Amino acid sequence: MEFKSEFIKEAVERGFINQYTDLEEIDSYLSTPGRRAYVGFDITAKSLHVGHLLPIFTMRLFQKCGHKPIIIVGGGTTKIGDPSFRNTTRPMLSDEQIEENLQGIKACLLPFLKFGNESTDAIMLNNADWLNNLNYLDFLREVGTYFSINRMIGFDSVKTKLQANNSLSFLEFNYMVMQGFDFYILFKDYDCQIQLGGQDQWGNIVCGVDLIHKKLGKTAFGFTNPLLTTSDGKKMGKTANGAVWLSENMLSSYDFWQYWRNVDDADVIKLLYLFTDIPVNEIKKMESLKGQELNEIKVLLADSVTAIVRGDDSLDSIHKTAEGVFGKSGEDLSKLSHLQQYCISLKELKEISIVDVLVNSDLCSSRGEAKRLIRGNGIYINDISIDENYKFDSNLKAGDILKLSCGKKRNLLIKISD
RNA sequence: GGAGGGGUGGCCGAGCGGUCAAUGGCAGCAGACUGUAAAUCUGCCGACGGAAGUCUACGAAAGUUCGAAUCUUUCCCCCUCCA
Repeated sequence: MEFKSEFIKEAVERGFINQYTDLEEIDSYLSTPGRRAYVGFDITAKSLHVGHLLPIFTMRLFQKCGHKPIIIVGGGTTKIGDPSFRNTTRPMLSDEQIEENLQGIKACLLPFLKFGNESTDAIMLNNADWLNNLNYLDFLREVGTYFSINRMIGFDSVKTKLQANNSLSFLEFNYMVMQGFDFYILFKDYDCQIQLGGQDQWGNIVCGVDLIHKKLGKTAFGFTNPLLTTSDGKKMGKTANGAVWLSENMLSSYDFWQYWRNVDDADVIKLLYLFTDIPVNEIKKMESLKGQELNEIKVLLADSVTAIVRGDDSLDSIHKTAEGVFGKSGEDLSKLSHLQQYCISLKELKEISIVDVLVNSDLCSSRGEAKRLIRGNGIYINDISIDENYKFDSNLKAGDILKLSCGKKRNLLIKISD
């Protein structure tokens, strides 16, 4: 299929689009520049994470193609909590927490979108501005009347929850009504005719499209991103240590880079399409790569994504650290600038055991864990596996640096002071 | 409002008076093999302790008992059905 709009053409090629209301109409609508689309983020944390990256990159492309992105932060809807496909109820957040999170999330979006007052500049709106002051009775009469319960309980997002015998509170059940109302406001007051969301948002998006149709007699559009899963079917962006955060305050750039360096072979090409600016035809050429060559491509992926999200200033030093950690031993430890550091005095070091150091530096969460790791040959000092009787070298002096590792990937520099 | 069924470690899920720090699965961690991947195999997987052992933990609290995740009572929460 030939597309008229630059945005839809590239979005389809790169795999940004999953479901849509009517792709041909969206395409022709977007063939005129200056159109608007919105995506909403609930603000349940101080930072967005890798799971949010797909809608963000979609909006980034949208802006590049001459359109105007609108970001809705869910100051209002977060008070309800989206129940879609979830089997646990979201925790309730206080107004203060929501405000704090809101600031963090704004900061996360700055690297991706240009905000401002020009025609294609992104704008950010908070749905609390229109949701907070709703009058219940008026709202029910003006909006509630257009929603059919019969239909709502038929949505997959709701059905899944009901079938799993999880309780769905009336509060949560209203979420899709609120989101539908958002779209209605955006359509009516901001000339925004398109809503984008994750795959799990389809039901909520459709609610808005329906509401606009019923209340205004006009057609709105919606489309979703695919659900981003790793090749083994898990949601992307979760690691043992929690989500992969976009904010540097929550996850260091080195760890962020490592996340991409370590993705599955099977995911590399897909991720290049989604999260880099590398042209489609160049990525196509890489599709046939295998083995070691594909492994090298992960560096390209990690570099590209990190440069966009975190800036490219630190890439050099990240590379040095990574080469130092994963290359041959005997490297200059001072080059490993991205490793976490643990300072300890010479005197103290001689008094305490390696187990204490492991626990005090947070490399291990308990003494038991530290001991088990040592027994299992999982602890190294300067790349040499140690045993239970390990004593720090008595020749150590102030200013020396030791590399302490749990396995190959968790590393720490011990800096010895006077 | 009534009747019934449940709440067990990050998740799922056994156990239904002592042998239970609690079978099993998933997830996780480490080792081997590799390519900082995957798959596979091995070990670990509440805290403290060198160990013996001690403490904390089966929704919450009280109780019965030499002894409770297991029995009793009250409370909280969830689910199903009926009105």
